[in-house]
Amino acid sequence: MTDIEVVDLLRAHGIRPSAHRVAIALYVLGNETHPSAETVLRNVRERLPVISRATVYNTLNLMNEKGLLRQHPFGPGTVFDSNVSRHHHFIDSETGEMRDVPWEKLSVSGLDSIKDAEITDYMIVIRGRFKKREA
Amino acid sequence: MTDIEVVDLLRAHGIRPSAHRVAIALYVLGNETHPSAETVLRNVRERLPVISRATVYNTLNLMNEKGLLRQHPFGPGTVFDSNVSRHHHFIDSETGEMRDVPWEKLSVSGLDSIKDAEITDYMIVIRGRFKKREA
DNA sequence: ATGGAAGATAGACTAGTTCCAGATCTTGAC
DNA sequence: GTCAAGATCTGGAACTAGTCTATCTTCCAT
Repeated sequence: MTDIEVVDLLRAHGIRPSAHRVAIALYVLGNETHPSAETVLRNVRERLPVISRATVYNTLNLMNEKGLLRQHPFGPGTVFDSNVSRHHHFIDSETGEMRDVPWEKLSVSGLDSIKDAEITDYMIVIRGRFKKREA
Repeated sequence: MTDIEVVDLLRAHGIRPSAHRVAIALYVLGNETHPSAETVLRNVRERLPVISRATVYNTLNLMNEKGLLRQHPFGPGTVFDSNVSRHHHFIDSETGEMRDVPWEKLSVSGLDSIKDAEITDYMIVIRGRFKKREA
């Protein structure tokens, strides 16, 4: 993802694209992993040494509000997910590593039997071990 | 649940049943809610005024390790669940309140399509609002 | 250029959790 | 019962995640 694309994306979501915000968005959106705020801070600082923790939190929360990313309270601490379309999650129980599972791959039945609550969203959280692929 | 039952349960899970541990287990296991460590501490202190935060954390972690309860990193902070049988979760998005959803009520299909990982456990996490019941 | 709004900053602050070193309690062998 | 060894508990320090605040800067319309 280029700087220009990120700037447009931020604007399209009503976020003024300051240099800091662009740097943060570049890192988070161009990233398939599920970084924590701390990880974002560390990585953004490599490009932009002067940026405070508060700015990172502010920006991530803002992007979350505006629908540019999702926040998940898995593992210890919150983690951010640049994939805002619906999907499920697989969490490696040893390493804590998270991977997305495509929405279509799994399906849930019985949700209509829940009568005493209004459902706005749901996801399947799977725990287990990734099979090693490295030779 | 009686003291005796708790003592036996702890022993059955390889946990030496000290007075403090019994008090904590009595509270957590006889409780359908999903208390935080702080809530546990507060409540146990009513019966056992001298107990340190560290002991509560140690004991809860120990019980978690030994399979007497589960730890969920939902919402802000960790929450403990005395229901160790399989079940799903509904989280009220306003209040953060968590309720268990019986395992049989929902079902997931497609799990066998996951080839690159070994599944040890899974659950459905639903977010939404409880409908008010109070008049 | 000027003034106001939005943005960014550092650092203080809070909450949650773990770590640690010493004090205390249990247990089993005698 | 007594004692040593080991398990447990304690308070507080330390660490981590996240929020808040006061201040300074930038941007933009006028």
